[in-house]
Amino acid sequence: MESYGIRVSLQRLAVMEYLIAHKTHPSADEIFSALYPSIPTLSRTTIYNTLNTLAEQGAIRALDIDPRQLHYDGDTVPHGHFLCMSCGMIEDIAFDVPKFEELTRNRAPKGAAVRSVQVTYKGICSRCNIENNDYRPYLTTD
Amino acid sequence: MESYGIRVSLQRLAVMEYLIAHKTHPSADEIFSALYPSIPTLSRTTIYNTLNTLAEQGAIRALDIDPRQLHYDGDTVPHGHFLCMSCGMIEDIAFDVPKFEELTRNRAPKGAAVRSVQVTYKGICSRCNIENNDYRPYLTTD
DNA sequence: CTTTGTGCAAATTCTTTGCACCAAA
DNA sequence: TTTGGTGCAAAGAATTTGCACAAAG
Repeated sequence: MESYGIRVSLQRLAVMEYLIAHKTHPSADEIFSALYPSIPTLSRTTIYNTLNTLAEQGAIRALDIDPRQLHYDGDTVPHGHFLCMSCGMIEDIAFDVPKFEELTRNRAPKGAAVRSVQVTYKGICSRCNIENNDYRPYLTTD
Repeated sequence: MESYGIRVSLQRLAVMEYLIAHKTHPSADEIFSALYPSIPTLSRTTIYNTLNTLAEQGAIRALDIDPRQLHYDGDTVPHGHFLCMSCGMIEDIAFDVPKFEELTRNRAPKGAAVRSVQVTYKGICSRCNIENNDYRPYLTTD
């Protein structure tokens, strides 16, 4: 983590490790709730600080996929995401990276410096499709 | 608008027309501020209600591109968006739709019903790149 | 008259800020 | 001994909810 020019701390390590170990694209609050039992002095502010710092340094990615809250991804290799509008689950989508680069290259406005590209699918996952004929949706809008 | 199974009202028409006339991908508040002078009884609640209703019916698109607030797009033809992290401007990105469809087809998790795909670029637009060597960023995280 | 839309006020929720205290370099 | 991290309490901002009234079918 020093390689990103920021100090290592117990809290930052825990957040980073959590994101690497859990491929669930958690929100700040989910990370807080998961870590709090083992770090009882932990505060939500530190989780927000840490996630912002790590994302600014490019160590993790912040996902704008859910209008309710940000989700975070410890995997910085380019890939897309699927959000289930019924249960809120987020799943990775693998891309053919060269094809994707070809599609996206030179697409940004002239002269713009692109820092990131996100590809987001929304819909109903197979589990919700089958089980939940009458669900209260996590999101009503796509 | 009746074709979407919802009633037409002065307020809904005004929102719909505003989104068709302005390709700036405004937020709820920007729409409210723009319409309020000509509809002095207008409330923000109605703007939110209307945007949610129109988006649920598929008449407009809600864009998850900005973690600070939702933006709305009256253009429902598939295309991507670029957000400038310095000034917050959102611009359309045209795609080669067949290529895009080929890239995205069958990419969602097995059995999932996809309702929408969003492609989002973030970076610094040409204007900010030149003018603002020392800006206070609209977003710090991509 | 029954269903649906509007708009006020209040509530909710996610996230940031100000600040004091601590810890590492 | 200065720079940077943590965490509490409070603030801020976007959006939703409860409810009463109005309007359309």
